[in-house]
Amino acid sequence: MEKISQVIEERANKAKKLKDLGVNLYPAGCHTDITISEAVKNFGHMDSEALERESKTYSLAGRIVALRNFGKASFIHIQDRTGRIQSYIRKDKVSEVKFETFKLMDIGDFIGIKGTFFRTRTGELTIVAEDLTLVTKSLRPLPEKWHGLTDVETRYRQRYVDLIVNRQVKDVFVTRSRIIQTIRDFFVKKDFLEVETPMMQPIPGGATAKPFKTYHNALGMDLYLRVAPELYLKRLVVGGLERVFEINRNFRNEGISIKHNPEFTMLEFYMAYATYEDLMELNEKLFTEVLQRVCGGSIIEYQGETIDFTPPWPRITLVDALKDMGGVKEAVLNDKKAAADFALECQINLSERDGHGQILTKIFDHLVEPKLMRPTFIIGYPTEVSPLSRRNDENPNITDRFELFIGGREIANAFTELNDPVDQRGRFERQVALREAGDEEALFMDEDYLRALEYGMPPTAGEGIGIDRVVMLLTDSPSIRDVILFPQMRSK
RNA sequence: GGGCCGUUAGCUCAGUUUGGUAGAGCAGCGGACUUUUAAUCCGUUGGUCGGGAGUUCGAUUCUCCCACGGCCCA
Repeated sequence: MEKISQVIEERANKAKKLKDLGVNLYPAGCHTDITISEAVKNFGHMDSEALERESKTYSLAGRIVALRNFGKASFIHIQDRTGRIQSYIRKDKVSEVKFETFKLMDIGDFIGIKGTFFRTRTGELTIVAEDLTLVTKSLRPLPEKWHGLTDVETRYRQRYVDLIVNRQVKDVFVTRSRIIQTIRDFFVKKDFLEVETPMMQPIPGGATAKPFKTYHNALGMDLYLRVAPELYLKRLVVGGLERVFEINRNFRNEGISIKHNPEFTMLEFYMAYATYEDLMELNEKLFTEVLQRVCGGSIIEYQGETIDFTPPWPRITLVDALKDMGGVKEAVLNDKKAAADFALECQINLSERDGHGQILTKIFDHLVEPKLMRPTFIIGYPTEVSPLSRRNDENPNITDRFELFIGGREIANAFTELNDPVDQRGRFERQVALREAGDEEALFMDEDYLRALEYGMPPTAGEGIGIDRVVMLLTDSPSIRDVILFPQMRSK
């Protein structure tokens, strides 16, 4: 139990006084007939005379966020989901009893105001109260008005306070919602079906990542929180749902960083008869539409960098990117030993199990990824690191796969799906061997998925897009925690 | 996991270098004030200085351990 501070105690006293006056601290509901932004929209343009002629009374409600007392009158600002407006409370307008009630209200309380609009001397649209009601009593003080709440730990742990006092925070989450809505509309318009597949999976699959494990008592079995929905969505393509998408959470039991939260939101979609090349084009269209609707253009500022999304976006092979942008020598590309030596020089952590392809992608992540500011497709990923992707027809050592990088970060991963069940079995077997050798991120054998492929999956291209990272880009947020309402924190 | 930094009043921060148990602004409380908007003016309360141990006559300050957070690295 935390100790009661003086300020909180004072609020409890006021609550008691209000109660003694017969005021309900938590009445049910509150009648309103206008939101604050509607009021501003309807009356904000009128001059004093026009407002006087209007003379109709309106009821609105919100949280008191500023309070200036004058003995027998008060100015307050109240805030609802749509905006902020000033209200003028006069003792001679609201009756002695109501004014006494009002005197016991604090910043943070919810209040209902009934009154008419006018303009103050300084020209601010203000509702003068004819009647007022306490709508909810707040028992804790809000952070102060100058600096607000800046302590990041409190902002994440008590997001409700952050949202009350930091306007930009709310804007970020409004933008987040709009981005997701735009994406959803985009796919629905293209005849994709939105689906929900298991979050609890007996065999976690679809990504090389360490899963969370849990246990189902009634079934008496282990279950894993999904690291990706991929294998279930592709089963749906087998079933004839040729265009599907899912926007939902994935869970990965890994470290927390500026770009990793253990649960994060992923869009995955699958499109029968398409190839990864079709998806590159589709990405350009999708982002163009999202940017248009959310930012009103195709250029954004991210952490001081200007990023231009105007298509077409460069398509560069992993090998070329390593050579041209990473300054990697030919020998590293052709020889595993040289690659390993070079990686060590760069202080990259290698595992004994890493093959040449794995080492090259690690070098890429280290040297090239941070440089890819404008949207760029990297293609030609080694088959070794792409256990679910279709092999390239010309070169079976690479796959028909791309990753999309924007702002120096991986944003999406896409490929033409491997629909050959025999090849897929071989890839699973290699993953199982890696797992047995100690790789906790390697895929599990999934016999049911193989059976589904044996029934036949049409040629399909699929992709996953990290929604949180997209939101970070479009809201200029430096940390993933700024775009997740309740980021994971260690319990105190 | 490693390195660096941080944790002081409800909030935002000083103070700690050179040890003598703390200050400001806002908020709160009391008073004045019926067009203010960072309202103003007068007065005033409020702190186990993140937790624990050590050194010391004495620790918010120095040392060590722990917790939580931030940034960087892995």
